[in-house]
Amino acid sequence: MERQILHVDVNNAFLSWTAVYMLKNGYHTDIRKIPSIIGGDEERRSGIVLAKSPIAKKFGIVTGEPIYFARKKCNKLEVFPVNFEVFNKYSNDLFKLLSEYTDKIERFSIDECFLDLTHYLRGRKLIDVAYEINKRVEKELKFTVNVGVSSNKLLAKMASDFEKPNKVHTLYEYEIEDKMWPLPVSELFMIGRKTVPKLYNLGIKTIGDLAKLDKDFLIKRFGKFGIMMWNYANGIDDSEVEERKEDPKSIGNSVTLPKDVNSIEELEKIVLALCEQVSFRLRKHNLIANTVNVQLRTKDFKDYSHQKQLKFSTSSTKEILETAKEILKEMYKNEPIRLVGVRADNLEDKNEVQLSIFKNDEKQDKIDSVLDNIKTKYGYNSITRAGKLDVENIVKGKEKKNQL
DNA sequence: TCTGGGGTCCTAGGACCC
DNA sequence: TCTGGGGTCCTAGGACCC
Repeated sequence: MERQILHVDVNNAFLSWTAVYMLKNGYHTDIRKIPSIIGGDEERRSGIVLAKSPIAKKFGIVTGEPIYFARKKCNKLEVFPVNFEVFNKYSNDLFKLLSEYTDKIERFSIDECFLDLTHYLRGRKLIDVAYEINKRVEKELKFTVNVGVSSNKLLAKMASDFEKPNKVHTLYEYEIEDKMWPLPVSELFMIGRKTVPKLYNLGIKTIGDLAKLDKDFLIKRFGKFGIMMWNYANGIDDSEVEERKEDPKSIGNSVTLPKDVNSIEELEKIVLALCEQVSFRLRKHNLIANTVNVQLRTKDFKDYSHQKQLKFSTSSTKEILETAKEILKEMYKNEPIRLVGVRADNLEDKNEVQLSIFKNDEKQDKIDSVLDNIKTKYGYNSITRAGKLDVENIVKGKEKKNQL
C-alpha cells in the first residue's frame, strides 16, 4: 500500500519568525520585505548568516557565510540577532497545528516536520490536506511553509524544496524523471560540498546522471554511502516517520571564544562551564554517559578531538569534568585555541541501568540534584561554581540556543 | 572585522583475543 | 625458517544535516 507522506518546511524560518515577532511587538517594517538577515554575534566571532530574506538572497548572500562578506554584497543590509526562545515558540505552534492531522508526525528539526497520513486521511485526498495546511499556517500563524507531497520521506522533502515560498509541490514516483532528475546533483539530500566534486569528476552533474549509474560501481567507490546516494537519486526511501525521536545519542556543548586562548588554566575554566552544561542536560534527560569527548579548534581552523571511556557511566558534573580535564591535558599542544567543546557519548537511560554500589555516589548525586532544581527554577545562570564566574560571559545564554 | 552550534552516522586503523 | 585470520572494541577524523 502506498504511503501518504507530507514534508512541511518553514520558509526562511529564523527570519520569518523574527519578522512575525517584531510586527506583533509594534515594529512597523516587515523584515521579510527588505534586504535583511539573521546573524550571529560578530564581536564574539560567531558572525555568520543563519537566515536571509529573499531580497538579501538576490544580492548573492548565502546562509553560512560571514556577515562581513554579506555586508560587502549589500550595504543596506539589516542584521538581526537570533532569539531561540521565540523560535522554539513558533516551532511549537506549528507542531501543534500539524498534530491535528495525524499522530504519526516527526519533528525533523526546529523548522521541519514529516507527517504520515496513510491511516489518517478519512477519505480526503493528500493534496487537499497539503493545501489546507499551507493556507492555515499562513492565516493562523502569520508565517509561510512549503509542503512536499509524496509516498516517502525523501521524495516529500525534495518536493518541499522546489519553488519557494508558500507553495505546495508533489513529487510522486512517476514525476521523478521530469521533476528531480534534471536538478544538479548537489540538490540531492545528503550530497554535500565534499561529494559534489567527486561526482563531478566522474561526469555526474545531475541527479539523473547519478540515478542511471551502475549501483555496483557506486558501492565499490563509496561503500554504504554509494548505496544511499543511488537509492535517493532513484527516489527510494523506506524509512518510517518516527512519531517520537528516541533519546539523544550524544549531548554536547561547544563555544567559539571571543579571542584565541593559549593557556591551559583558561581552557580548563571553559571546560568547566561546558561540563556543567552537558551534565545538567544529561540529568534533565535522565541519561548517563559512558564516554567523554573534548574537541579543540585551532586558530587556523584545524579540528581535533580526543575521547575517553569512563569506568562507570555517569551524569555527575564532577566526574565528567575530571575526565574532560584529563583529556584536555593530554591533547593540548600549547597553541592558540579558537573553539572548545565537550561532548557526552554512549548514553544510557539511568533507570534502565542497574547501578552498582560503587559507582552510585549518592552524595554527589544529591549536590547535583539540588543545583539542578535551582537552575530549573531560576534560570541556568542563577548558580555557578566558583571557577566558572569569569567565563560566564563566554557561555552566557548558550543554554537557550539548544534546538529542541 | 572571516568562517556557529546542535547533532548523526560511517570508516580506517590499532589493540587485543582466540 | 617467516610470521594466520576472524572478530570485537576503541579511537580519531570526517562526511552530512538544519
